[in-house]
Amino acid sequence: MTAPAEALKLTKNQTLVYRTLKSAEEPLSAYSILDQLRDEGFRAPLQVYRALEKLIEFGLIHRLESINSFVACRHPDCGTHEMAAFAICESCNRVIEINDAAMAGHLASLARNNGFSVSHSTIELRGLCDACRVH
Amino acid sequence: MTAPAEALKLTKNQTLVYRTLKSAEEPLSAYSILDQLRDEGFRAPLQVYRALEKLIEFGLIHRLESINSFVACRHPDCGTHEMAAFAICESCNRVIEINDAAMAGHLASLARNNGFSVSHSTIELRGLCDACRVH
DNA sequence: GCAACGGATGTAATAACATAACGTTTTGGA
DNA sequence: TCCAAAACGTTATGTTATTACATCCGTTGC
Repeated sequence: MTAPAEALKLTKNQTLVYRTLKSAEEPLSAYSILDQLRDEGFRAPLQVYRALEKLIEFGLIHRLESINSFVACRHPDCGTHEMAAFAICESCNRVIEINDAAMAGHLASLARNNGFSVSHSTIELRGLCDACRVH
Repeated sequence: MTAPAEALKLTKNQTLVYRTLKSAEEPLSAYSILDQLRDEGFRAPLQVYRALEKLIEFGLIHRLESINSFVACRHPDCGTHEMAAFAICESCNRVIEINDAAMAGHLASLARNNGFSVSHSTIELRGLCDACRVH
């Protein structure tokens, strides 16, 4: 499921969507990806959503639930995507991806203590990055 | 902003929406709240969304971003809503609200170390509660 | 080669979630 | 009482996501 991007054979649509996300400065919504890919022949949301679904499955991108958008993973081959945290700057919209094993462990055991077994986590922080806080 | 429910004077619409959420077993979407309140005179989504917005502001309810739904807060007067975590059972849809200061601190300092100042966090775990895992 | 199958695709329609814009009513001080 | 702020009602619209159905295309087994 998780693998280096080069090792996977992506389809045409998957490649186009992935490339779009990788070259973006900020997270993109499905519809803004669609708009960017009109010239490549995309006509319908489903073309985007289907590609997004696969890319998430491959561990190449993440969905940011709190802003209904998607970003390329910064460490697509690191394997530990299940508890990644994302800091989303409300000023510049850029995202910092944080992978911290200690936090993941803490959160997982917290869940366990509450009688819960986690299969997937959403950790998203909203606020300001340093660059934007200064200005 | 955060206060015991009784200390706040909620408007009619806010009261109706809050009561609906408090008596629900699981998180509700805005539109399902709307449906439940048709008999009370609700006609439009905005009536619900406006009430929800205020109730969140008052710290009486939480929004669950990963499922576009809302739940009544289990500890409305505890004050520390900014870093609550939610475990959402994918089988029974029930939610466990977890308020853990250590985790909040850990996550906040993690963000700080990454040059980020957090104003609001979304922490949502998907998986199975004990009751559902057994069956 | 070619039938059969599964995965990927194309397209249209629609469902689900959320807000803009406008005017009116209510409420709570000065 | 008067004013301003907040809440409300209504319509329309914007945004995000999925259902349903037909087609295409590469792989596998014969």
